[in-house]
Amino acid sequence: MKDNPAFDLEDFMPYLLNQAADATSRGFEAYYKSRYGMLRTEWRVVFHLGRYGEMTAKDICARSRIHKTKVSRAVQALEDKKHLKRTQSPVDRRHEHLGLTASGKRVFEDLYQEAARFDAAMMAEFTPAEQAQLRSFLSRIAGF
Amino acid sequence: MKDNPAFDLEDFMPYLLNQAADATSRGFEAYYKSRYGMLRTEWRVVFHLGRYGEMTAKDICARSRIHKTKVSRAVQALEDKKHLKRTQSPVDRRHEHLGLTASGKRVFEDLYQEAARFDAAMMAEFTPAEQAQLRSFLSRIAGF
DNA sequence: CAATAGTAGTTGCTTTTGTAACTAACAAGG
DNA sequence: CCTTGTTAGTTACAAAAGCAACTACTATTG
Repeated sequence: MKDNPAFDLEDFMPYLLNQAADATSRGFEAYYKSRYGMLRTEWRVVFHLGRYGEMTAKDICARSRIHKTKVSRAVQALEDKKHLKRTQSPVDRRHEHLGLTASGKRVFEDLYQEAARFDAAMMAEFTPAEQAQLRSFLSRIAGF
Repeated sequence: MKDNPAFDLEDFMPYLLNQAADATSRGFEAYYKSRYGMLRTEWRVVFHLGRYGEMTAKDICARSRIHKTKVSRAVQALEDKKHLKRTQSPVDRRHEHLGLTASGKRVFEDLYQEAARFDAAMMAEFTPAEQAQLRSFLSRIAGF
C-alpha cells in the first residue's frame, strides 16, 4: 500500500491474508468435518499427537498457539470419539499424557496424507521457487 | 511440502496462512475495537461505504464476500452507533441505500489512515519487490 | 507443617458466527 | 388480479470462540 493514492481493501495485508487463509482452509476443513465430524482444533491436536507422539495439553498449547480451553474441549471431543486416550501422570497428577488410540492413528494417517495432497494441489500453480518464497514470507509474518 | 519427507504443521499452507492472518489481524483489530467498539465486519462495512460511497447491503456483500447476515448485523450495529444512516429506496422498497454519517466519515478517515500506517509498518521489513510479490501470490490464492 | 503462590486443566457465561427459515416487496404469466 | 417465483434484508436458533473464574494439585517459604 502506498502513501497517498487511494487503496482498496484488497491492498490491505491483513485482509488479503485473511481472504487467502479462508479460501484455502475451506476445502480441507470440509474433508475432516464431513469424514470424521472434527473441528479444526481437533484436527490440529490429532496432528500434533500423530506427528510428535505423546505430550500433555500444555505442550500442545505451546507448540500450536491454541488457547488451553480450546485444546481442553478438543481433547474431550476426541476422547468421546475414541481417537485419543489420556493417562494421568503418577509423578504429578496435574499432568495428563495424551496419545492417539489405534483409531486415532488411522485418522491421523488419512488426514496427514490428505493434507499433503491438498497442499500439493493448491501449490501446483506456483513454481517451486515461488512456493519456497511464499512459505518464507509467510513464516516471517507469522513469526515462525 | 514435499512428497515423502515428514512435514510439520508450519509447512501446511492453510495453517501457515491462518497463522499469518491471525498475527497481522490482531494489531489492527485491537485498534478499532478499543477505539470504536467495532467488530471486524463493521470496520469492513465502514471501509466500503467510506471508500466507494453509498450502496446497498447487497452491494457490500458482493464486493466484500461477507455473508448477508453478518452485513445485516454490522449495519444495525453501526446505525446504533450513529455512524451510518439508511434510506429506503422509493423505487424499490426492498432496497436500502446505506451511507456514513458525519461521525461515520470521521471514523472512516481515522481507520483508513491507521490501516495505511499499519500496513506500511508491517511490510517495512520486506523490500518493495518482495512486497509486490507477496501481494501477487496472495491475490492469486484468494482468487482476486 | 501451615500459608502462600503457581500450574494444569475444566467449567460457566457471554459474544460472535453459521445456517436456515422467515418477512416484505417486486415481477411476470396466465 | 391472483398465483408462482425471486430478491433484499431480518430473525431465530444452534455451534463455536473468548474470557474469566474455578478446582485440584504441587512448590516454596517462613
